Amino acid sequence: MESDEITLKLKDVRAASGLSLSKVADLTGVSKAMLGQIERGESSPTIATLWKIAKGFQVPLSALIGTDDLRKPGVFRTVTFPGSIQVKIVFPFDPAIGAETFHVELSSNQSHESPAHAAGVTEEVFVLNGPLDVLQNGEWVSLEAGEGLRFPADVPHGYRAGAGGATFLNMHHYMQPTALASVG
Amino acid sequence: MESDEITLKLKDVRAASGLSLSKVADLTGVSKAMLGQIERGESSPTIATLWKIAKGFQVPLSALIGTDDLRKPGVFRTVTFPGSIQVKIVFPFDPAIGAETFHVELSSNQSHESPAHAAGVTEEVFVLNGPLDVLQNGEWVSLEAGEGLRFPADVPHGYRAGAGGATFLNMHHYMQPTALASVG
DNA sequence: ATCATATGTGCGTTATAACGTACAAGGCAA
DNA sequence: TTGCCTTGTACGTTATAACGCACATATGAT
Repeated sequence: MESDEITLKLKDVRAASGLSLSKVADLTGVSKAMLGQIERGESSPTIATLWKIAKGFQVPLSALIGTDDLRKPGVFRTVTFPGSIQVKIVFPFDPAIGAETFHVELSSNQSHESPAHAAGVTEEVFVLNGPLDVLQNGEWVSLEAGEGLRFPADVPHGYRAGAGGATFLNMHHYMQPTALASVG
Repeated sequence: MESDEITLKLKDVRAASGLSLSKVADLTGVSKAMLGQIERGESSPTIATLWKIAKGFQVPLSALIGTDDLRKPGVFRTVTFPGSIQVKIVFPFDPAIGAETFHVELSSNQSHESPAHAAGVTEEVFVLNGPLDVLQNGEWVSLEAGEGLRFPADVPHGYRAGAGGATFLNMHHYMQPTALASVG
């Protein structure tokens, strides 16, 4: 059976927590025997059990599951764009994961408007130095440093810095047009 | 036990694909009886079974699991392992773009090792406060604040902070949900 | 040293996930 | 209508997930 291509990260998570099997058993309601078997791959838990564990640890379920089967190289580059605003490429576009990340710096009171991108593009903004105002759907949202915002980018949007300027990361996620359109 | 607030989205995914239970059974290697039971909540599948289904559909495993507590834009949810690393969710996993972002904080000289995730996950690290050492394939790479590293996460890797601690963003990219259209 | 507590693993039983087959309902063709 | 194929569900059996308990080692205290 190739079902062993799943790697559950329970062992890692528990190691990070420093808790014993008994503690985790008490915390999650899953017997420590089962927890041990899961950790050493002798048992494939049901999602109900996994869910109990995730709830006990208060981690998202995805934190326990090692997923998927695609592999990618990837080297970090930095390129500086000349222009009105300063944009650096942090992570170049990779078609396999459909994502790219920019590092954007706005000087004092500078703003930058973007027309709507193609449908299926999701943008994420993580503010490094704020505050930063983000225009989304005709509405300005103010973000402090350390805050993030995710929004569909197929509507006009823009960014505006305060008096102290602003720096933020800007991730673009390109969705495959075929997939899962009707889900959610 | 109401610990089952999990909603499996298999029904939605299959509806989106337009495939019958028999076709899916043939495609995934899971009996259509079981698939039916899973869809109407009469059975809690093991992750091995869920994995077969995910592979058959070629969607990330998380696309089949509705955890509901996701999707809050711009919200930080803090997950702290006692005495260990501090992890905040910046952008929760979104099946449509197959990505999630964490905010990780390491205290002074603290390190965190991760065994290999399953293949298919690409990790990106963007250092907010450095320096940060990243272990990738037995090799420590030192990153300063503002630097980034992208690497496949299916090899053992880890993070190590210096004396001043470290803070970084950690993005996980899962494979694109490509293939629903091509199964038909 | 001995006792005590806590670690993780092995064993036997029960609950249930997963299977294959059989079945009833809904098209579609001739 | 009568086949014939497809849909999804119900039944009976097997495989195994999950349980509680007991065991062997380990760490700590007296």
